[in-house]
Amino acid sequence: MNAIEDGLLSQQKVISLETIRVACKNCSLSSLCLPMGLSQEDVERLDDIVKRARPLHRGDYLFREGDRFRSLYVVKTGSVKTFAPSPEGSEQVLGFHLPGELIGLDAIDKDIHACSARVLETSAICEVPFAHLEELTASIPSLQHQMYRLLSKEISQDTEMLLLLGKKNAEERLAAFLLSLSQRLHKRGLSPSDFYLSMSRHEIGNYLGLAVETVSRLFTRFQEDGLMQVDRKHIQLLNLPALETLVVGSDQGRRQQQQPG
Amino acid sequence: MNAIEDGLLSQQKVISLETIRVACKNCSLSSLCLPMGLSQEDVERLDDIVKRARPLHRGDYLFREGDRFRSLYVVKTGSVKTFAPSPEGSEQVLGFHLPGELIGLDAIDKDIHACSARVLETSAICEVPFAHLEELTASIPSLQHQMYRLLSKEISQDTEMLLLLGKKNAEERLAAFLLSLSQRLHKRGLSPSDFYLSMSRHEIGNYLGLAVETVSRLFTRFQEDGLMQVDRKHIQLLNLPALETLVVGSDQGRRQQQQPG
DNA sequence: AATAAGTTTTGATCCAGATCAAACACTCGC
DNA sequence: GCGAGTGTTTGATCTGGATCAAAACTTATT
Repeated sequence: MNAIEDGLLSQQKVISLETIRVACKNCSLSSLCLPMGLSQEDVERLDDIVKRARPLHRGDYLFREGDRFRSLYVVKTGSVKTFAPSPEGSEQVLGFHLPGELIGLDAIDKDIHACSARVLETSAICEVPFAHLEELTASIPSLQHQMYRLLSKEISQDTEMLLLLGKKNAEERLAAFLLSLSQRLHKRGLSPSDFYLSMSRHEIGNYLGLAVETVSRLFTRFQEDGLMQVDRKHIQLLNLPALETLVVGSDQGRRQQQQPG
Repeated sequence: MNAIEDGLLSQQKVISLETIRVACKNCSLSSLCLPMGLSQEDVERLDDIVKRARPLHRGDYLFREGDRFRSLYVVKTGSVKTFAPSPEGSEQVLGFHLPGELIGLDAIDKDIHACSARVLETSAICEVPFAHLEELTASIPSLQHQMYRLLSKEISQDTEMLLLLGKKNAEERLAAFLLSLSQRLHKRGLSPSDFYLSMSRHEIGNYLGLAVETVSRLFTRFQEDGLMQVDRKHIQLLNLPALETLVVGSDQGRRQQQQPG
């Protein structure tokens, strides 16, 4: 039994129905999540299949690599990292997931999770059994469309990440990472320039294909350059436009890709 | 008007209906493509919405970055590369697409193509108008499921690529690239160990995050090591198991990712 | 066949960022 | 408060692969 099932079970014992009834329609994240664009009635149908668990804690797993795929998970509060074991023990961090973001989409194809998902801080997670969701999408066109969009967006994001890892240097990668967090937090109604990191420097480095030391040095340098204020996990972005300029990269120095034909 | 529309129009003028009637049900790729798992009747419904164009030629575009998203494209014969402009002229090759592979899935979300797709060699392409496809999937559950699977598979592949760019060295990347081609060709009934590359060394390097020179040197080295025979674009893989061993990477030397909590 | 333009290979050099090493800060349990 | 463990920073060194340079080869054009 994994952590979320455990959570669900315990919840039924100790928390009253009123308390757990946090319906999709009242959720501040609905515009980022599956209910996006659905009618009141359809949101209620969706609501019926969503399971909600009591908070999970740092280190708890939503699922592990190799687990049978059953559900998608949506972060309601907190944050989650997904990571794939590369052979021989080391791992690749694949993403950090903030409230409103869907986890597990990559497992639909093979019906097995190819990566693991762990909670980075105390978090509330919604579980959406995929078989139910799939049935529902067939009868709610706008939900089907939203599913296609969410899957497609995941591909776009991975694509952007490929560009980052394939073409950008350390400085550009870290700036892009900070801006991505900033923008995503902003969409959720939080400050785009003042936030706490829930992941370690090591995890950031792993995600960005950099050594911890490089990440640490860059934080120091960005701070010296007045781009940000760093106090342990507490980040304040002081110059968003400058960070944006960094991300695009000067690029002129790089070799061009010629066109065939 | 883009190349494929041009192709379709001309085709209607110069090619007889018999000739162009290459139905999905007779397509050798159906097991890799959308018809996978569909009943005879459903394949015919799918077939009705698929447009087929006369062959496109090297350098022709399926779509360009910024184009409105209308259709998905499936490679029937030949090969296609997709690439995104990184700012200031240079580009990132995002993928090489072989027969049976779907192109354009990343554009569903924003309704705009964020990358361009160009044909690498004379190729036949099927065009699937997405609005029609989406309608069809709502009434054919197994087609909907197949769409989810295809989208999910794309995510898995991107994920694998992230691992490649984030954790693997040059040698491991090229070995992985060669094996990927080998396996995909094999699935299509072609030789897994004897094939022609339709892309340049430059494009391979760009895709793998390596300089052309590095790719060239590695080809030379792999040949010296008896792993493969290279004659310009003609590749013969002489020792697939050894290549597989290379891909996994010795890995022991690398730093481990510690677990939180 | 000569010319031009791209593509691939080979050699020499350089450097961003990895790795190694060590001190330092924070957290948690006792 | 103390000590152990973990996470972060800083400094010194090393290296894989990029970059620079140029020759060798392919292909297309006239």
